[in-house]
Amino acid sequence: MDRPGGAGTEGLRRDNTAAVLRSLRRRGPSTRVELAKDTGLAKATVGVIVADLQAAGAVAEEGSRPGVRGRPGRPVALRGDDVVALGLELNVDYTSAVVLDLAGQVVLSESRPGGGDTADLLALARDAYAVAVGEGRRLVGATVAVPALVRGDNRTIAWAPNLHLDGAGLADDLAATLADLGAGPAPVVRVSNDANCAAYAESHHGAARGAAHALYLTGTVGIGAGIVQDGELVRGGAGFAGEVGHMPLGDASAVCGCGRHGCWEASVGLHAMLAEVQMLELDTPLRTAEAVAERAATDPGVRAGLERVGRGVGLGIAMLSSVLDPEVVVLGGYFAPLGDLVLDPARRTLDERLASAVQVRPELRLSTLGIRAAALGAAEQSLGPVFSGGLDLTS
Amino acid sequence: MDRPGGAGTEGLRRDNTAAVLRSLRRRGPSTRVELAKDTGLAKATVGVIVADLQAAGAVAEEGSRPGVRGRPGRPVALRGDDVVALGLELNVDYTSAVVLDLAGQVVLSESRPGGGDTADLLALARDAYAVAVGEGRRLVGATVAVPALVRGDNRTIAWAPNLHLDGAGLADDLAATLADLGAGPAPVVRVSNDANCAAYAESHHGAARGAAHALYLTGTVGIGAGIVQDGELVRGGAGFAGEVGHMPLGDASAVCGCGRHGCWEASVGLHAMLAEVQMLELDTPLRTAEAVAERAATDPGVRAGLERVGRGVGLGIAMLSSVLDPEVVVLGGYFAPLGDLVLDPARRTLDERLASAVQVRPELRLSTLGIRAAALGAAEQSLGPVFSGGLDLTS
DNA sequence: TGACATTAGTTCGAGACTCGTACTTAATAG
DNA sequence: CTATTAAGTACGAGTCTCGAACTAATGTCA
Repeated sequence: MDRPGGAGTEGLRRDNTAAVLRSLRRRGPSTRVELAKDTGLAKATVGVIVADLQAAGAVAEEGSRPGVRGRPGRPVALRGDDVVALGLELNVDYTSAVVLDLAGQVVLSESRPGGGDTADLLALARDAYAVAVGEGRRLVGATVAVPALVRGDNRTIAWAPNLHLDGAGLADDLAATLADLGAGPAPVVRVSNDANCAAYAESHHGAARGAAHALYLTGTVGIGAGIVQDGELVRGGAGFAGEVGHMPLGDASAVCGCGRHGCWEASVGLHAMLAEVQMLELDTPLRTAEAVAERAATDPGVRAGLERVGRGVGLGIAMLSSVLDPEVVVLGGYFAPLGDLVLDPARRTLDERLASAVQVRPELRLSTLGIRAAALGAAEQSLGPVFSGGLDLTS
Repeated sequence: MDRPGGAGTEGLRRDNTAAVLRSLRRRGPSTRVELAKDTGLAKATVGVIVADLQAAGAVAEEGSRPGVRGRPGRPVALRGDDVVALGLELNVDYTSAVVLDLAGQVVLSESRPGGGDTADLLALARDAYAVAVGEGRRLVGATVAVPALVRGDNRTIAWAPNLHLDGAGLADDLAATLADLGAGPAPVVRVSNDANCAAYAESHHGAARGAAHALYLTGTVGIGAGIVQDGELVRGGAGFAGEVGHMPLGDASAVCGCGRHGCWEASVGLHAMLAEVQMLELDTPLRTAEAVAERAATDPGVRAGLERVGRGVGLGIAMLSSVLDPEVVVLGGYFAPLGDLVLDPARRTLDERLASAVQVRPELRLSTLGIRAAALGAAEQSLGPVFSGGLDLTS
């Protein structure tokens, strides 16, 4: 029980097939010779693997690219028509679904207000399946992003402070729902932390694309982080990694909802921000932040308040950078609508607080995926095994 | 250039051989059937692999264990007589060498005072080679631990604030020295950060053995951390992960050597600790801490000072735990001689500051490896490829 | 004491895979 | 129209894993 790849020669084939798929995802359409060079496999081997993938509907040939001497190569590309993955998000005030195909295209993206209910989530899953999976396609996996602490089994929930959830049943319920719908092989169902999912999405599709070491921060009432190191999520011993909202960091006078003093989110969480700008909360964090941004255009007092919040954000990022040294930090949640109003002071504080003159400041960017980040990352996670050799499309 | 294992069937054999070696390391002497069960390979395959390893001198049969029905199994064990790795540490005030054999035994461990000089290090390497490697043995790799920022190539140094080093040459010089000595295949030479090496050692041999998620803290004049997640070191985008000394955390009045205020090491570094207990620095941090510990037995003022330092330590660990969620935190450097004088207040502070009621406090332990931790971890890192399939002993 | 049950390890042939070489195919250059 | 160049395929050799059958070594029980 040691090697994930599988021991025998067919395990070897799975790994090599996955390598070809990864190469196609990273470099786009490629000829067999290009694939052979990129993967290190022999031309002949790539030929066989591509033929298998073609038969499975995972790749297709494109029109050839002429113009050079010699026989023109026939590029092969990932094909999204047959294989998809489903990502869901169950949050406090909304529910989302994203269907992602093998080629990385978003086939469906839907959010519904009023969340927190498992039945709503399953209904959304059924609808998404009907629209975007249906007959011809194969659903390889589904992942539910939840604002909760998920155990190492990737199925059960250890702690969900804001959600009333029967921690054990969610994955099983979804698996049963999907099994009713589909005829083919049962998809792999998993549960995952929402900040981790969003971080994964940003590092694959969004603002941190291409960065192997990224940090995602989401700001709502609380502050959460998702950590990507070497392309993989850092989860910690019990899944608590990234619970940065209660870092003892802010000024000691600020009282946090947890009862302690000086927590980071007591200085930069949504409520602290609203107190700084002396405005009231609207129905969702995003809409609230949009209203604040609008007011900031005319009100210098609001801008000054956001400046103070931004400095607090920068201080926390300095802290996290000292520990993790990310290349990119992506800010999501309520930070996104505020943009440079918060980012600029954060950058300045960060520059003052870098660990050394040699360390480069991580790039601070705004989330580009918005509310569907978590669901998208969940779908991407479900697609993961296809590219890592955990799932064989050709069998 | 994608799959590290190697593509062909001999790469598969390398992976399976490594799996057998890992199983032997983890579970100790095992019969072929036990190995087959543990690795998932077929009995026949394990038989072939063990025969190859035996021929290479990597494993040997032990006396059989009778007493049960049926033919008694013949346990096979890792054999240290033929394969060793060298770990070196080049520090400011000392130089160390450790030779570790394949069975995990320390064959040689030596420290010499007065460090910082490359020539001294090479001389120590030569001596260690002569004593512990010599004729019959094969040196598979050597790693130098340095208090410096090491680039992603694992050979060159990007920044060494306390050391005068020609950053590029160290690895090459050592490789040349070893090539002169040995006849066999040239060992792989690498350079690595000292805190990372120590963390690796503690998680394999020391106080954090068995923990997949561990954090190592070393306290001297500065504070450094080594982070182990899922058994692997976290290095960050540019190798700066774990540079926690300048986390903006302490009270803002404390001025740090870096010129800023509020750095963690300005509150809990060696000099801050000495100021708290009103004592003077001796020749090395360890000896200084021993003197302080001795004085604490009789002087309540010293105990009170250490109490304050311990609270600062606990606060920083609370911070790091929020981000990384380690199972075990190991304290090394000057903290080790002080023991519970620092650990007890740190534990109390940590209990007060945990992110939630659900999160379990990471275990705080003292380093058991002392000054040779870094060199030992360096040796262990050099042995790594043997167990990960990166190096084939049988060819 | 000796046949039997039980477990460990080996032998052997089948099947799967990768690889290098030689060959075929399809385009451009002159 | 021919030479050249490069992509893709066919094929045989080599390596590997696997399951089944077989041999080996020990305890059990009559």
